[in-house]
Amino acid sequence: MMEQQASGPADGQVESLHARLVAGIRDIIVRGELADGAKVPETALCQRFAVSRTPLREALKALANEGLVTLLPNRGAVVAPLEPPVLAEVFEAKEALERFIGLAAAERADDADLTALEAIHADLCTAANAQDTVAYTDLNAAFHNRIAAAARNGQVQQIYASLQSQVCRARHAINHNPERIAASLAEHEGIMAALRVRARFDLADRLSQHNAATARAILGQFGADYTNDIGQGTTRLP
Amino acid sequence: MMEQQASGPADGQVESLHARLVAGIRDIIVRGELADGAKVPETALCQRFAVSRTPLREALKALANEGLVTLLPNRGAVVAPLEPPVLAEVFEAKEALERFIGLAAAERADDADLTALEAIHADLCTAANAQDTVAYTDLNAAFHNRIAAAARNGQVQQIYASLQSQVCRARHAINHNPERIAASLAEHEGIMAALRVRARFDLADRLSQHNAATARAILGQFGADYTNDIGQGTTRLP
DNA sequence: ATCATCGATTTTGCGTTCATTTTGATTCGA
DNA sequence: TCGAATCAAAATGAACGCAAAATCGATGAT
Repeated sequence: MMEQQASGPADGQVESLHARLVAGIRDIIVRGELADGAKVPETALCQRFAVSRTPLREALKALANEGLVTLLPNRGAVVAPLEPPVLAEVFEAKEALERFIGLAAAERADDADLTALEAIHADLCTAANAQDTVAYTDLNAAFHNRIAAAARNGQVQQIYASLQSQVCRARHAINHNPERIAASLAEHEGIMAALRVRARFDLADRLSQHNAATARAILGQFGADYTNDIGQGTTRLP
Repeated sequence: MMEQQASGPADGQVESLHARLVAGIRDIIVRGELADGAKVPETALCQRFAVSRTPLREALKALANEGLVTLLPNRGAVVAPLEPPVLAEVFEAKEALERFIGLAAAERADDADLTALEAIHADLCTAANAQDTVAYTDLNAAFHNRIAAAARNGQVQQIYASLQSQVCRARHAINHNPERIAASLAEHEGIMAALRVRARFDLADRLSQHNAATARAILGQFGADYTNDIGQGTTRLP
């Protein structure tokens, strides 16, 4: 299992019950164990995590703020339905950030980032060859979250991870197209190449286009399409 | 008092206690009633809102996820310290979104958006002339949040509002420079002009530059500076 | 046969209580 | 006098319990 969000307490102290619950429930939802739109079963989760309803409900409020669950007054919490229009919004928002992340990461990434990314990228290829779609999805998220971390902006990193978890959720719910996976890996190669030589505009463009391609592939599986009429095109200094 | 965040339940139903608490406490923090870094007094807030600790604590967890408060294990919640480095990150993140918002709002804004914005802009000028800095700050947030809403992307709108509330918090804590206010109003004029004729690239650039200018002004008050070395420059289609 | 109505059961929201930890004052020793 | 140790008081985190609301099933009417 992997750390979906890198927003835990900075120090490596024992994570609080609250943090454990938030991470645990998030994982359940992102992995698709709780169906889209399903009611979140408080009692069952209480037993599963061996806690009372109070901390569990507190965790649900936090996840609601994160967009993973929706609170219905007097009707509890449901797994936020991930409808194509919303997913399209997620991709649009992510695209706006990808551009910044590319520009910033190219400038700010250090050797540790590069090394970690090379490792994740290698694992990603392995998972793709093994057709391990679950590992592929998680590693893919880790890859992009690591690039986001390299942009050295905690706000962006947190927002990006939150959006990424929605994409992750969609990925876990669809059938993966081998051709798209191959193309995606190729795009990752290009991203790594741009990052290695710190070509910031190139990296920004590649991340942005990769996001758009991913959006088209995933939304296509949902029978929708991603026509980003906002297309920011390429970015250059004047 | 104004609606800081437009994330409430879509229907105009009676807002739940939870929503009321989240909005109320957010307001208290944004307005600076609770000092930066101060411990959040649970008992006092319980009396103030006439609720028990359970729903209040749930609200605090949600606000923690929003970045307004920090949860210290076994030590309760404190108002998240708004240090210049973090504020700089907020402005950077906001700049990434401003660009998208400008491109999208120019395409998607409808007459209602335009009308509302003209009204807010007029009120803003009035507040500026009256040197009512509190109204000015709130109206300024409303102005930018409305533009964000015109981008027709709920995800972006919510994220933007969250970042904006941090800026709002900083604004309430500083002395306003009359010259900067005048310059800011002039920039707003330019933004409105670009929006009226739906000049998307122009609008994106103006919003981005306005954000940077605001960042410099506010961070300057904190004795820091905003050197956005990531500068995205102007954006054009290839 | 379908739909509305009523009542039992479940679920939700929130107040209350309890154990644990932290905080602050006080005492004791160097 | 200063600092460490000690203990009372407060606050935090989590469990529990209760009232209100919603859900589900059965019954009856059309």
